[in-house]
Amino acid sequence: MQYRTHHCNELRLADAGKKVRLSGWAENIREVGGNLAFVVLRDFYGSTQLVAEDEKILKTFLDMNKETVISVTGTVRERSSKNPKMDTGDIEVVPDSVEILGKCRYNALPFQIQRSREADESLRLKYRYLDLRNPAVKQNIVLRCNVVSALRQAMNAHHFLEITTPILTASSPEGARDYLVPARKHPGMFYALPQAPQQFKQLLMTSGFDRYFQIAPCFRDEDARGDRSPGEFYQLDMEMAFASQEDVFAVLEDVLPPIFAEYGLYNRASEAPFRRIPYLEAMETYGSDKPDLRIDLTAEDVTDLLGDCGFGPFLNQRVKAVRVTNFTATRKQIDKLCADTEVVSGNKAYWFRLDEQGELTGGIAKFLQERKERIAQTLDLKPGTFVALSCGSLGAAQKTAGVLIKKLGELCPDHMDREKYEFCWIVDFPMYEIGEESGQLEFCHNPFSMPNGGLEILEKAERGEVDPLDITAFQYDLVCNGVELSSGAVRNHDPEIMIKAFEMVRLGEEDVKAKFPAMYNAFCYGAPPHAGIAPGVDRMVMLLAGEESIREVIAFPMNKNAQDIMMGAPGRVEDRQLEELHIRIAEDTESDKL
RNA sequence: GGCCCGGUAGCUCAGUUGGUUAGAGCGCCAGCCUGUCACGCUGGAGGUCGUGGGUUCGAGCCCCAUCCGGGUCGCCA
Repeated sequence: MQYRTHHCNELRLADAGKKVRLSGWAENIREVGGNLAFVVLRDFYGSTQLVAEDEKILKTFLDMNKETVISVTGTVRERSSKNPKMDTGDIEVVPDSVEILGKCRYNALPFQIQRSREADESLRLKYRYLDLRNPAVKQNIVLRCNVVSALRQAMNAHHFLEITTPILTASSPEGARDYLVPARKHPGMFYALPQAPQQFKQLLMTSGFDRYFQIAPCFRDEDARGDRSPGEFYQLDMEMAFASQEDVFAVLEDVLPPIFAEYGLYNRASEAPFRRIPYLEAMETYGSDKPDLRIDLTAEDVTDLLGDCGFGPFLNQRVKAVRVTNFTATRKQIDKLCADTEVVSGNKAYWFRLDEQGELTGGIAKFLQERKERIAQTLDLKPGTFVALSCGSLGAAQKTAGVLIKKLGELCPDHMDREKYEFCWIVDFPMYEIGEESGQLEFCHNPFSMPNGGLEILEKAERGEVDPLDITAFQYDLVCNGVELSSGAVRNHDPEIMIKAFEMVRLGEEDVKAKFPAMYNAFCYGAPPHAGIAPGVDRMVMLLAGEESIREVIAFPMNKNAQDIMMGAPGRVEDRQLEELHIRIAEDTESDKL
């Protein structure tokens, strides 16, 4: 049997008179009196109106609940009152038979399908299969498919091979918390789900593959955020042999902008080359290592100008200022700006402004009157300019200024050209830092990035000719509209340099071997220089869809606590399963109380 | 783990200084309605105000504890 001759977004005026069969969900049932009722039939593609005039058909329609799946055969007819809002609004189908294919047994749904986005998120996730019936929700998943498909095509066009890597692999001591999987055949031992295919892709380079990519699932047992799903996420993982930082940049600068412009909310995207901003400059100028370059505001250091002005919090602190010309926000909005900034950054924000009469007013203005001329001149203040201020240690003052810039961008349309995708590369990350807890030199980020200067710079640092804190790595982030899309690096493929890099942080060859045996051994057999990156697929789709929450672009997301309420994961398992895995649950385990 | 916000009808929310019987919109049910399309009109059902304790003559509202959800910091090489 054929369930349908057309889908629900197919019939047009030209089809009038045709005998058709349609199948779908009864989205709405409207009885308008007499022997007349309308049903909106919805499927994946759209919706079509059915009209019941016949008493038997009418009764079938009125007896069924909304969201029941039906199939109708009938005749296409031009509507006497057309609906320009519907693609199929010129026609309707007059059924001569109705078959119920999947009854909806409940007359009251947990939420109304068309308005599911307004419902509480836990409820939406519990009934995600209903939530996804909402075209507005489904649309993001379709977008995701299109974007992934476009990424694949572009990568293939650049001669990258898609190679899948293991999901059950070895635990990695570095980085995030691992998800562990007990090994039945090896009591007491565990697999780990990969945090990223990092080592495998580097091994592929060592194997002689030239260009690799993969839409790779990654697993990290870390807490969620609005833009970070708990547990699992996908990356466009890629790696290139005989490649420099610029080679990697060139690929993504070619691949991403057309896809962003085509599938995004906005049709403008940065052209190659993207701006490159050294990490330290980004922190100093934008107060962030993921600046939103759509905002034309920057932070400047005003410690010399304001540090000793008599305002208590500034004393002996770094002070940063963000100037906003043509500022028109209300006092209430300013208070909210400062309050929001404090919530996000953990530090207070201050302000003053030069009003239209040329007076310093508001906020901390009374501490500044004595040096008014100097301030106005140094900051080149014009009437109507607002100055937001942050203070604290260098890092705190920068970070708070960064939050102010982003909030001020949202507040002042004059200073933010919102409708475009503005990419930049953050480059020259420090290789080492002084650890907050240890007080000693530690890797800042990825221990496998190539230091800028190679073996030579490390040896100089060893001899005390260079401050290790001044060594940068060939490590880079891709940032778009204030969202960190990706980290990547030129890898350290030389065992000698690798050992030297580890020795800087009081580790040695044995530690490298112990932690990353396969990669270290492989590199000892001749490895090509290689570099790569891995943009987050979920985050890209989120940007393209204009969504604030990453859960809106994932078909079946978990909640903030890494639970799938719909499936009941994580859940208990049978004792027999635990026995097979040689696992015993400690008696005082919290979940035992449930 | 810290901090912030929230939890009131199936859903989204309002609920004033602590004061009579806790409201609205949507949804649901019944009746009416011959061109609706977020159909309309009339009526109705529906509540452990997250949970436990306390203050009070009296608690949705105040206090303490606790659970749950979201955001954020930590964390995420």
